[in-house]
Amino acid sequence: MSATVPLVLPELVQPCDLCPVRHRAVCGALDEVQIAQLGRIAHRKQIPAGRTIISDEEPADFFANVVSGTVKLTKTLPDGRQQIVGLLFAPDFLGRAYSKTHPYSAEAVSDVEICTFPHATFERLAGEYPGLQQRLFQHTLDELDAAREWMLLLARKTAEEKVASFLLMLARRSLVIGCSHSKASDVPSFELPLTRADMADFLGLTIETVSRQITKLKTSKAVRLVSNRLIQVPDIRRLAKIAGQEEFSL
Amino acid sequence: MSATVPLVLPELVQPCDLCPVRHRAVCGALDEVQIAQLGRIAHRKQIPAGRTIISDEEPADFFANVVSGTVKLTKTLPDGRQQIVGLLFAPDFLGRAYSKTHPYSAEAVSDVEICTFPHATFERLAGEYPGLQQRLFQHTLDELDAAREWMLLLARKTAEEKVASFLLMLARRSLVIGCSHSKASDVPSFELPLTRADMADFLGLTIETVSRQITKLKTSKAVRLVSNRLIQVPDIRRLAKIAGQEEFSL
DNA sequence: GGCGCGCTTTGATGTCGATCAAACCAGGCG
DNA sequence: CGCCTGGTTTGATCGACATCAAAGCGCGCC
Repeated sequence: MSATVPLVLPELVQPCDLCPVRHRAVCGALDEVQIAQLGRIAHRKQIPAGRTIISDEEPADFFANVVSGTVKLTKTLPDGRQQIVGLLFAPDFLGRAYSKTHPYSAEAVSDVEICTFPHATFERLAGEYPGLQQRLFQHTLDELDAAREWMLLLARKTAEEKVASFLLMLARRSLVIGCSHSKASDVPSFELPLTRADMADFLGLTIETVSRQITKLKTSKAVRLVSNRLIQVPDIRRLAKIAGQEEFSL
Repeated sequence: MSATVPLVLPELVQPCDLCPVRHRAVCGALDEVQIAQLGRIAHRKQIPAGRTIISDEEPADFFANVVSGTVKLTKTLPDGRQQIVGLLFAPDFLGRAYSKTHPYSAEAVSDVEICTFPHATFERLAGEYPGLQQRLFQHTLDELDAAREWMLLLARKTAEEKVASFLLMLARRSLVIGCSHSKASDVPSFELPLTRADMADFLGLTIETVSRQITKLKTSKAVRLVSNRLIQVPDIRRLAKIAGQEEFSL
């Protein structure tokens, strides 16, 4: 990794120009001068899998962009029942504007790299550059749409439809961002970012049910399992149908 | 009502000064000059109960504030299974910024009064007055928090906890906004804004289960039913406990 | 008043997914 | 190599909620 870095002092390394999410993250709203300002207060961090990044109802003094890896947002009932209420991939934004406390906790699902900024400085920048705030706003609107889509899934879909919907979501993602499989003839395939336990937490099911539904999809040839974690989707339309959405687009 | 209105032409009646949600709605971010500008393009509408205000995946050319009544946001699967993904009361905001299409449909649950603005003009104003955009942003963040709270409910709570959570939400609302019952000694009471069918759609249950759980709460004295629609909550802490949230605050 | 319609309640039965339990499998390590 | 551990699969049973069915209730309207 560090082989690409020229001869500079280590602390000054990784200017935003080299950032893999420079233009896709909220930073995309900033020009060269502004990004330099932000870069001065930004701080890259490596988070090992399983580590809690922001804890429930506890003040978090920073915002962050996800640079690589997967983060889960979870809510937990007092008696321990848990639900994943959001998944963050690069270049998603992590943090809650206009509130010191976070209403849910964020945990690294895989090894994760994030780019953090102090809360106050970032909000000042957002105040000065409306484009930045607008970008954040749009990201929040997307999260809201996703959350409501998931409400429909959690409340009304069968276990099979839930699992199929989740795999479909990942297959779509891999088509949009995955360069390696973008050829039309290619079978979209992807790595599962979650364990069965996390999938269950996301879909409102148990581990056992998730496992059973995956084998069911496998035996019905709707998906192929190269390995436990590597999935191929030979016919994405069929998967979409099983997931409960008649029409398939992108 | 119209007795309070001075002698002016009917079309010019109801300037924002007289608006019951003038300061609580997103308009609260605007000063006298700005609100006058907005008032010139605003248009009050009466919507009868049951009418669809904005339809799924169909372009909506306006935003609106809910002035009175209740609006439900619903998502529907191709085969007709339905889920309410949000409830709007006065002074909530209706509409999707930065997108011509609405990802869900909005329907009047009761007779509703809304104050509409053309899409384009409102967005221009939001661009000029960052305060307005920020207010919208905060409203969206609140909706996101509510949606995620509801994801936890839909996925992990029992039928009894779901119904109790819904009644608790309304009881809280009545304490915060309801002037008539704000005395500490008073028993919080409120009118159910939804039919059993809508409650079922909101909680991810069936009508029958909602009904059964309400009678269960009634016989266990957690709530009292003055009528089918009028609810009293003698012990809000107990209701909170049944709803699955150990600690009760507010 | 009495009829009809929409909403709600109550009852009987069925089923999907949870729960309990145990075997399986892959990879890391002594 | 064999053991151990964490994740996964598979099987048997159970229970909460859905489904199907019918009765009850309130209210407007003739």
